[in-house]
Amino acid sequence: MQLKTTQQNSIFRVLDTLNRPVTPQELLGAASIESPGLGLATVYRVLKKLVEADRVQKIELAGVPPHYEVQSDKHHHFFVCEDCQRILEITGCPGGFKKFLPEGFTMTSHEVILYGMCRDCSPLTGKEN
Amino acid sequence: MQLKTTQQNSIFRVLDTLNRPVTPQELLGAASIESPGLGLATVYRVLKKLVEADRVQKIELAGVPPHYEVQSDKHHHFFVCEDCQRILEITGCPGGFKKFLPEGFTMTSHEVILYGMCRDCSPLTGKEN
DNA sequence: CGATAATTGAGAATTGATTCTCAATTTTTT
DNA sequence: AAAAAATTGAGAATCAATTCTCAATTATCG
Repeated sequence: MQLKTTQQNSIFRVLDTLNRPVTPQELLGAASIESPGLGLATVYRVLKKLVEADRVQKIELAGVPPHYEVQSDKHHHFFVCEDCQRILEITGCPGGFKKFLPEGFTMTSHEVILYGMCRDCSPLTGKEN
Repeated sequence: MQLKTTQQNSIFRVLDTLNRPVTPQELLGAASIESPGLGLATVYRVLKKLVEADRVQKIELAGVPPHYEVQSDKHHHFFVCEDCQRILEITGCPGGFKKFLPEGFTMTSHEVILYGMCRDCSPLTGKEN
């Protein structure tokens, strides 16, 4: 997929700049600065094509609405802040999950999600302290 | 929460007997055998109360609709069959996830989800072979 | 037993995420 | 520049999960 219009470019550029999983609404807000009047439908339209082209990944985790982020080539997992609901990509993985599979099962992939408080929301390290 | 009626008891008993995460629809089907005429609204009503009472856990995993299962006291994770979409509880966990947290972050819990094919759906071990 | 309260089933309504519709605008082609 | 094609924004529509409404049924209490 080639990005042609101003809107399409804004959407991808902002997503790439933010460099973290964001909701379509968040993306609309951020990209609207560059492209005033941008509509949510367009954000969804572009995201859909980017996901189909494997340039963007849709991330669905329990407890938070779907997020989207630019495809990352390295294996990674996620951290979800239970306070601000932000999602952060985590690098590093213990691996060795196959040994937990029952007999006869095959594994094609795995996901690890850490829940807690991010730096900004943690009481002792937050911006307010 | 105390289970009073026939319907409430059927719902909980069936959920307890199945002993795996099931969708409200699946549960309706299974509990309808014991309680003919059972309605989906009742299934949701009872599930909601059971979840509030911590006797049932709502399980939300990417790619599959929400499932419910009787609360298990031991730490566990899940396996999702990409073919039949069934969810299975997995015991065992590598642990040691805190070392992957960025500085200043705190972790309260974690989730591990394995994706693949269950025994029945794996080509070499399935029922059809 | 008769009144009141609780529960139920069916279908309508709601909710949040996403897609569709369509007229207006912009771009591309010629 | 004129015609055809593509894109856009706004709001309606859809979709799946869940909740609500309400009349009917069932249980509880004095």
